[in-house]
Amino acid sequence: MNLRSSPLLFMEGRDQETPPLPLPIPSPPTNPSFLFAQPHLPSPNSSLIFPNISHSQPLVLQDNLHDLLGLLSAPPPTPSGIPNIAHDNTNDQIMMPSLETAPLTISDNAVARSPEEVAIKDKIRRAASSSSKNRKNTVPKVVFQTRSPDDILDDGYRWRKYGQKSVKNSKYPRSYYRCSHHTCNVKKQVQRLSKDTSIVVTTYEGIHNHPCEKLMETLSPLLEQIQFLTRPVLM
DNA sequence: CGACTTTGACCCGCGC
DNA sequence: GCGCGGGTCAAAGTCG
Repeated sequence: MNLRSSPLLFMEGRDQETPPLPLPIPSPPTNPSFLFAQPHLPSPNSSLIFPNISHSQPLVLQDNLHDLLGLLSAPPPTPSGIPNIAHDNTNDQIMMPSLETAPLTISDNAVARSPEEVAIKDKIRRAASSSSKNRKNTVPKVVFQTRSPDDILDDGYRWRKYGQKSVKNSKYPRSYYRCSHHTCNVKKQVQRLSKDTSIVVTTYEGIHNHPCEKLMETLSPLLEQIQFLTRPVLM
């Protein structure tokens, strides 16, 4: 397992007047279960993808994803439901917690590996271009890839699908989701790479303005138990 | 019955 | 101006 590689992550809409991504985390977590405890992470059979996919060993999530101790030792969930990502404003880089950083820089010189990646890079470029023209109308975006047999990754939030489109040069459609929470306007796009069908590209747009329901569901009984155990005992 | 998915239609920005 | 491609809408269908 190569924890020193950085996952393939892109960030859009940086340096805007919109709320920034939740950052930074105070100190690098040392507990290896941190990664597994993120409420957004997919099923135990999934893995994060590192930039050099062909050479890096994917980080396969393990059964301790749902390890309650890991959950409790993890930092609080991010408002966006996406990983706690440290963002280096000076170098336009984002970093994944728990991974020592060799952060991936968005570069025009980067060699795209597939039509989807070309499209993603193009999209980022256009978003960056338009955001410089109209800085108030952009929202933070994070694109990341996950190796998973499932298209729908359980990130702890509830999503409603509102569209699906076939994408040029891709045999897999792109699905569009909105957060089901009535006051929340976060969207995500999910698309499987045609070049490597085991990879799912997920794009989050916006920041959740409500807690992660699944995490709260998980924690509520525990908190009740803690309250019960710590109640004053009458002798 | 409410929440969600499916899917064709529509809208809009962009390149030519 | 036109066509293309991506994103969204909304009605109908499905599911628990």
